[in-house]
Amino acid sequence: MARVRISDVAAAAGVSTSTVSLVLNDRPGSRISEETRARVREAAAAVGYTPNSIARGLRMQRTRTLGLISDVIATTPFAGRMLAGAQDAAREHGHLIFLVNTDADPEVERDAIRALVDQQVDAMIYASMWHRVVETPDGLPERSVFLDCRPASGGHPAVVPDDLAGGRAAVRELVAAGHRRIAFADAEKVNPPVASGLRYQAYLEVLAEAGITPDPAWHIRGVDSTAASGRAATERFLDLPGDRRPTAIFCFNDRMAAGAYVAARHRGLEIPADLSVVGYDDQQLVAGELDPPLTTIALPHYEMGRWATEVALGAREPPASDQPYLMPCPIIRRDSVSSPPAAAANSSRRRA
Amino acid sequence: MARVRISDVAAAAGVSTSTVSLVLNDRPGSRISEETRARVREAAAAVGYTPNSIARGLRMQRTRTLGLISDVIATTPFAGRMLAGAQDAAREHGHLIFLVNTDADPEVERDAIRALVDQQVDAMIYASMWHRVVETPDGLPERSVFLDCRPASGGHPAVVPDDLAGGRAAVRELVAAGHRRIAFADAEKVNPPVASGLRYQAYLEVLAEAGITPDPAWHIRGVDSTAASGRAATERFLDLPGDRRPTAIFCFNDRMAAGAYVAARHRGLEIPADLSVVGYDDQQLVAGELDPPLTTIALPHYEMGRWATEVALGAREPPASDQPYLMPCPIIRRDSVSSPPAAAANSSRRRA
DNA sequence: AGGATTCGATCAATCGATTTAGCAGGCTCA
DNA sequence: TGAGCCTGCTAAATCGATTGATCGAATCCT
Repeated sequence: MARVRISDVAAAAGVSTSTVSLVLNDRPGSRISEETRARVREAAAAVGYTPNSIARGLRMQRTRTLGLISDVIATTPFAGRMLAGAQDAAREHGHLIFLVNTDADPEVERDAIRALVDQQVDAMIYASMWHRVVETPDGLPERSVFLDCRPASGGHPAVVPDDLAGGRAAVRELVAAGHRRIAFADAEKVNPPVASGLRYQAYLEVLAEAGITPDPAWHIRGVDSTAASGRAATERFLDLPGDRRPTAIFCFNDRMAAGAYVAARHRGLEIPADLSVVGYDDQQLVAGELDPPLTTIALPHYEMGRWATEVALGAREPPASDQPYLMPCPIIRRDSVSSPPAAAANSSRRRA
Repeated sequence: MARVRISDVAAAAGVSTSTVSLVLNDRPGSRISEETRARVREAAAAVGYTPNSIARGLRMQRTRTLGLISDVIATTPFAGRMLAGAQDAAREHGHLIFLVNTDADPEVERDAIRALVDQQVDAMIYASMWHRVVETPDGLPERSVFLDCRPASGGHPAVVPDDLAGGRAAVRELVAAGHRRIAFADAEKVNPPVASGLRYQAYLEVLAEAGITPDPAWHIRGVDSTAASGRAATERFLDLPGDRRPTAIFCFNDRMAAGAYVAARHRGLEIPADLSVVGYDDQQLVAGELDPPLTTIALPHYEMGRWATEVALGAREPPASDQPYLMPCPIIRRDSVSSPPAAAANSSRRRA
């Protein structure tokens, strides 16, 4: 039951191991007769030979192996899509992926990087579960790509979601439906504020381009970004006097949108008839199974995973600028947006 | 910038590579003076030496590497916990994990197994995203463990959730709250019916032990196991005449329970006052963010991932019986269960 | 004093592949 | 006919570690 080695093939074909290697790897420029080639290939197939990747890795100094190191990515529902993208790209290029989860523990991270470097991975992908700025960890090899995070000091290719464009799409969807009083249920403040900051910026931009003066009461930060926070923010929005009360809410993410649903329902408000809602993330189990299904902006995790892997493998050129590549976030239209209630539309028009 | 090799350490310490290896690996029985040991260790630290795992793997025939092969696990929200368990166990034992996702494609699976075997993984974990029976794939090495699935023909250790005990706990929770008319919103039929079959069996057992004769109308299978199916089933339950209408529903999973919530709400029913609901899976983003939070049975993914990895690494003995190890599923009590409405309790008592 | 031990460290083989230099034999051509 | 050139294949070095065999010097024992 021992593994078949190249020498077994050589013996079976009556040639040297050199010949077997030359033939099986189809090395151009090697002068082996067609007859011998056939014999070697038959022998290899007969004994069921597959090369030992470890031995080959040692000799070639290339392991066809990738390290994917992440904070808590693998334990979040997004992670799957990111990993799937990375996996698919890796498989297409004949690579295998080492997955390591550090749980954001710096010591675990350090050990993991070292272990992966010792494994001679051809490249490394440093992934985050949410779009943020990270310090480049020590020991990260030259061939590293940042996934869903931007290295504070640059120097490595990186890919992040285009939160600015995505945020614009979300708010424009509401403006296009006729809303004028649009709130933003924002997440907690983090530093530096990447996703949140960009989505807020997008919110302000689109309001400005629609000629709407934002009411400061329309922007509330949660203590976190859970449904509870979304609910709390929405309750405060709905407490606003009639002519300032939003007819639509852009939520930092789908979970907060789920909270907005709860708050609306508790007031007897129908979505979207009485209140339109747009989320962000397209978190399947939240957005898709809400009632009514939530219109949201998808985070392109699969595409980012793929991009990072292809760049890591040298199959795709990163942008020359040293700026992160911005992956588009498509809007997913479901049933949580409609035109504002007539009364609100009137009152808004009155105000304008 | 080239990697530091053992020979660099040897040169720096003025000894042979053998000595370095002996010292750094602390091989018992090797006779190296304490003075030389110190010199070697200093030299190693000074030049920043870490052994090349590939070279060591080739020589030792042990790579401290594990293959984790799964169908669609990495793209489901459970996956994270399973991976986290596997990761943690692997890290504790100094191992790295190759993660491969086959998307249930047999060809991809075959290639993946071969690639992992070629990488000389020390052991393999074959994981499924849901508890089911699988054929043992060709080429799987001796040292393989099945995770969240049972091999049809045995021969390998396996770990699955104890769906029978979990199902009993769920239904007993409802019985203990005083319910007598308890429905089971089941998933679609699959063959062989593992999770669904066991949970249904548990349902029947607990009803029997409570002296309740199950009404056949209380068991409905969905076309799948989504919220839509849960909603459809619940609507049919609620259409039952008053004295046969369930006061509590055990749902195959949390998504179906989310559907039950929607159906109840559309009838103006309060949960849990008018209808108690228990789910299964403890899918965080569903169960935890429903309103009211859902009482459910947790699937022990983390623990199973850990168990499988520890067995794969030989750090834990699998059961001698060749039967899958049954991992307990704890009940997570939240707010979706209360005693039945007074009227229903009366009518039920009348029937009894 | 001289053979046997012990001590401390090294030599060289090994893991399983890839790759370069080179060897033997046949052919060409002046 | 013999130098030069192909053709077809192989020997041996190499990647970077581990490890059983071995070796010189010091020590022990009678």
